[in-house]
Amino acid sequence: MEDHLTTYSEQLNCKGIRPSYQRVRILAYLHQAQVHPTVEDIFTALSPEIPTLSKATVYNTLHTFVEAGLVRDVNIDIDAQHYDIILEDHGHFKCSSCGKIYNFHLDLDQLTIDGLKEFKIHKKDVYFSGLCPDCQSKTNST
Amino acid sequence: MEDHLTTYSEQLNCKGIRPSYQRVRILAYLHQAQVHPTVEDIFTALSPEIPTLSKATVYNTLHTFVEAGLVRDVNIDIDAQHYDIILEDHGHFKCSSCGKIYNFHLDLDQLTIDGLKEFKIHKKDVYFSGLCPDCQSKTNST
DNA sequence: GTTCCTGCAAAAGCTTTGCAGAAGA
DNA sequence: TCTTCTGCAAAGCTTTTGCAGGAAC
Repeated sequence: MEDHLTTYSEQLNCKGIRPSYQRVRILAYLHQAQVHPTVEDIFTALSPEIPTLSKATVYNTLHTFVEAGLVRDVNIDIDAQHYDIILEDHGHFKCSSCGKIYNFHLDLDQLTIDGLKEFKIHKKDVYFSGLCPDCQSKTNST
Repeated sequence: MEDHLTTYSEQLNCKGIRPSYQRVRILAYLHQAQVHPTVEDIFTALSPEIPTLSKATVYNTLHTFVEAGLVRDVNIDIDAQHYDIILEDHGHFKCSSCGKIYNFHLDLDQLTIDGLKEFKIHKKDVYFSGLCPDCQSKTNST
């Protein structure tokens, strides 16, 4: 565990980000959780172990990470911003029933749009929504 | 003009929505503007002509329209929800410099994802961002 | 006349900001 | 030591909610 934290610390150094305890722990959480946590999720998860942790710090840290390209922001949910540690090309599916966000494989390079030749594209987001398999079976059985 | 309003009124009736003056005017604005207005935009545009208009009514109306399938909500902007009267398949590009939102042609049916066979997909959103041609030339000339 | 809608104000929720104290280099 | 970060509280924004009066049918 401590080894991992050291690795995260180095990862932050490489990006020119001061590896404070809070930042290392937040980065570690993002890697472990492998979900798409919100600021609230991260705060709730780490708060018991880091009692002095402030929500403002979580906001600051995530902004820093996004700017450094360490994480990706996921705007699929209008209620709150989600964050994703997986940087490879993929799309996001949000179940409108349970709210869970799934990844799906998607080659974004295949998404070349003729009408955007004059545009400089920095970010491509593909968001689907509907019902996940779990929620479909729940609905059918009622 | 009055003719158009009558048409919008009928359009609302078809969907089982009571064609109140406010609703008709908001629907008319969405058709005319052909941009991707926010609640604020709509309120600011109509407020001078409808002095008693309330922002809550604009919110209510847009929710009703989205539910009825008359407009599409565009979540590309984290600051505020945008609304789109164009229902045909297309993607959205947001310029991170000027904030303008552009439509681009995109056949969403071509976006079939193997990994989502078990999922029931209701909505597909494709959001790109970067620099629009106008903002690129501004940046280059400096 | 009954139902549904509007408008106002207040409240709720996410996010940002300002500043003093603390931690990192 | 000097810079940068953290934590707290307050403020800012968008959006939602409750309720009385008004419009639509």
